[in-house]
Amino acid sequence: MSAARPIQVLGERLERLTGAAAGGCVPRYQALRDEVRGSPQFPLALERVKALADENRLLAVAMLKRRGELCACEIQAATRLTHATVSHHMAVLAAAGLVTERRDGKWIHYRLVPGAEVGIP
Amino acid sequence: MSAARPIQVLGERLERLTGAAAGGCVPRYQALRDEVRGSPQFPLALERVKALADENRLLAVAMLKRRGELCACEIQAATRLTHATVSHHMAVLAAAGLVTERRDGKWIHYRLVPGAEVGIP
DNA sequence: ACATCGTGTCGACATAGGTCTACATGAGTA
DNA sequence: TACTCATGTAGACCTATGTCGACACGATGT
Repeated sequence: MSAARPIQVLGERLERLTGAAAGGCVPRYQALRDEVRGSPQFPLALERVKALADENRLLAVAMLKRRGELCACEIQAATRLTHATVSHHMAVLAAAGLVTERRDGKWIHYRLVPGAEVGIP
Repeated sequence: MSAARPIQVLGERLERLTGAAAGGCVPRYQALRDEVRGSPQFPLALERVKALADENRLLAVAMLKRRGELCACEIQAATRLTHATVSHHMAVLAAAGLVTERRDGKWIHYRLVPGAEVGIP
């Protein structure tokens, strides 16, 4: 949840603070930052942990890890949320590549993407 | 970030909705929920992913994974945040058991906890 | 002793996002 | 067709939290 970040004000402050004029560490660590953030895994990993960083979503994937497959109404029964909220949560998990949907008549069954179990309690 | 959840209203609605009177799935999936949430790993995993679910914190641990050890001012230079915000972020990571602190004179060096690299880009 | 530097803490603010209600949609059924 | 059920969508509300400025404190240096 990165809020307003007035970078323009911080530039010269950081240069003075960390001594860019004295051969400082600002360009060095900006390069390290760009190396990390420029890697293709970074935004994917960030979206993954953001998707998991909610109690009910982590609960859903943990239940999927145990049961293999659950429909939306079953997840709703377990989480005690409204169907609107469950639908929102599962869309977040699907967008992060953590779960897949399978339509079966009126029901939509969710399943953990293979390999997504790592770090799931 | 679980906001207000009026469980009291949801009880009878869910019973009607999922058919607890018809032998329904509510008690079944409440038991599954309690099995998951009752496990000691669940709150730990939740705190871990919550701690990682911020762009700047994930950036910090990803840099620690590459460099092994960084002081607070280096993380500040890389993230371009104020020292107050960096201090807050590192406290969150330390509370989640992801990093350790080591004081060296004026500097505080942070290091990834062994085994915490999994899932870090 | 005094100044400086790195860091932690506190209080305030703004925003992201979790949640709800209300309505819409699509699939099965009579 | 009409009705029911499971799910998606839109909009609004409220809380959690990321962020900053200001201040405090310990360590180092002059």
